[in-house]
Amino acid sequence: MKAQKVTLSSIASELNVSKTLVSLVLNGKADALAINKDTQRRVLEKARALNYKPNQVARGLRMGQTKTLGLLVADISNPFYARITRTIEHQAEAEGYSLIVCSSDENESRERRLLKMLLDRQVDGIIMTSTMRSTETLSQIVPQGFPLVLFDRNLGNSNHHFVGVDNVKAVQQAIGHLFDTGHENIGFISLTPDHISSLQDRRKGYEAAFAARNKSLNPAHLLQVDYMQLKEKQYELISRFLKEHPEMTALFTANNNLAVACLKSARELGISIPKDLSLITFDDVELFQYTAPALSSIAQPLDEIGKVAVQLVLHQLTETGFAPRKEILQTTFTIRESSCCRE
Amino acid sequence: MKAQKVTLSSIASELNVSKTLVSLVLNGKADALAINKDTQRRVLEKARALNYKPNQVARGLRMGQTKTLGLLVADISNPFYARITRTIEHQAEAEGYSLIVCSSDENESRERRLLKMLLDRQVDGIIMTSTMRSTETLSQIVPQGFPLVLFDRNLGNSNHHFVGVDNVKAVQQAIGHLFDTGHENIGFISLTPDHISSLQDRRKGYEAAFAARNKSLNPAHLLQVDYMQLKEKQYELISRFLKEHPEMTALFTANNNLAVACLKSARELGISIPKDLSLITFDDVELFQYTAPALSSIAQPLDEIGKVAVQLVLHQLTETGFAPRKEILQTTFTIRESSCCRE
DNA sequence: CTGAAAGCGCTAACAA
DNA sequence: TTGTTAGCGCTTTCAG
Repeated sequence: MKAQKVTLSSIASELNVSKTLVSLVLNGKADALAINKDTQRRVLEKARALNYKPNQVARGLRMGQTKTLGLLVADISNPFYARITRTIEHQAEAEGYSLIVCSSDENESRERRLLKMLLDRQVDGIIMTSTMRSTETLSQIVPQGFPLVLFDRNLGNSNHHFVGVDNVKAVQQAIGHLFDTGHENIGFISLTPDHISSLQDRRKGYEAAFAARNKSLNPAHLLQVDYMQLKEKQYELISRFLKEHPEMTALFTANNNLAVACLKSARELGISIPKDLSLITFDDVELFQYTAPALSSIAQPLDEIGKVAVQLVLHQLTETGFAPRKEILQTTFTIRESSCCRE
Repeated sequence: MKAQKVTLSSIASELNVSKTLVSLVLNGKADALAINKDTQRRVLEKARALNYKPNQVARGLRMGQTKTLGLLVADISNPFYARITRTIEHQAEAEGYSLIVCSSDENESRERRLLKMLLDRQVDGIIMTSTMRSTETLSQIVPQGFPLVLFDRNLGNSNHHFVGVDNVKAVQQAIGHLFDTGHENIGFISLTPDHISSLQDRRKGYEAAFAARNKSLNPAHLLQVDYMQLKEKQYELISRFLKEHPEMTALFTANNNLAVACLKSARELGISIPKDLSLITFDDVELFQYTAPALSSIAQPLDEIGKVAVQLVLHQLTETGFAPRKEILQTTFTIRESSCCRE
């Protein structure tokens, strides 16, 4: 089946030298040890001739590091995560690391299982968006001191490294903009599980915007749909919400998927955006520039998040006991066609 | 740093039994060997008490299989691949496999490097979209008989397993539709590298549609932009193309990114779609339903492609010398607002 | 300058 | 019913 395995020993025996020597040469430690140039050449040549490929599993076992990182996101098919994954993958690859990617589906028990799997596979570090309630649950699974970086959402009083954005501020600004343009009845659609910090913070931003203007918020204008519900069901809930609240003149959605669902609902209900309803969403997706109407949105710095995340894990690999850092990056608020002044 | 390692030996020595015994019990082979129920319980309890986690790297080395698959795509951030990745990941996970994901960026030397990396890491199988010219190049890297599945695009007279769609037929049908609705000057935008089979086939479909109606095709209506060019550059080329060919009344784009670029160009040039120009694209993306205008498109069965791909690799793992299979799945052509009758 | 030997953590013959 | 032993392929002291 697989071609003859060529190992260090094959090379060594063909050359009548020891595995040690071969290993040393192949790992570039030969010069430091002043090994015969000629011997070196012979080893190198033979290795090439036999098309030797070091077995990274064996190496990983021996060295206690696999040069692999785990990336655990809510859903790899969500453009937000897909885009970040790309950056992370490239950064990691540049540093000699591979990525094992998995999606939790916002399901805590699935997340637990995947996390354990990553650990069992001896990944050197993990970058993740956790759907857990508390840092304790996480700590039960991930050993103290294990290189870990959370992104997008943090855990309550977490002592882990984190990279994300200031959700409260970003949303508050956007809602503020809606107030400034004459809106009062501003709705908010978010997702459950609702203990997810980024989602909570977005809601807080919504509330804060009301508080800042001494406006009182109508709880009926707040809708939460479940992440795991079927798209149709989500869409149905949103449609009902829109139908039942014609007094809303503006709406904020907490992520890209919800914005798409709203677009769909509004279209089918004959609600015109932004004429009848202004819409602003968290997350930007390239196509939001081209939807009808183009969507006003809050964009996160995806590349930067990815880069910082990798940087933070790798840093932990070398520097031990490096104090947990929280990197809060800037969002960009872009006004497009979907939001405008109340007439 | 990391908590005390607990290994098979730790358990064995604490219990004064052998590693073998522990291994057997923990792997559920105890009953088959009629091992004392009580001993089993003791082992299981101790393992749980010490929070034992089998080291999958060691296991992988010993067993000669890592329970890991490699997934190599052109660009994980492209919704087409992101969506398929999700399915593949879920299928793989259900079968006990993890996924190492990487993007080739349509760069052959990068692809080679990543492929070697995957092999060095001893993945049990690989699912990939290859950007290579020939099956020979691939065979130089991937050992004969190694479990491999190509998807999306095939290689010339490849003897590998493959899953994809009938690109020629799908495009021919779409272009045929344009003819049927009165269009004659139909443009086609594709990407380089142009040896990629799916892209070639899409072009063939375009040509075949002309041939089928005895129409002659204007070579000036064919544009290729380079995959690796910056988005701005691509966009600039497309804009020039649109400007220079006002006689075109319809356009077909070979993938989702190109469609978005066209949308942008047309918008900025004041070309109205579909009034001035009908647009149909290969690949469907959820948001294409909501763009202005909603895009007519050819959708591939993403879930099915992913499922079949996993099935085909795993099959090779068990069944040896299982004849290369080509699975050709059905596309779905959806007419939306972006294409209509020539006035 | 080079080699022998140990061992990473696990599984699987083969013994007992 | 359980233990001994060998070894997956590699790196790394420690000797020579």
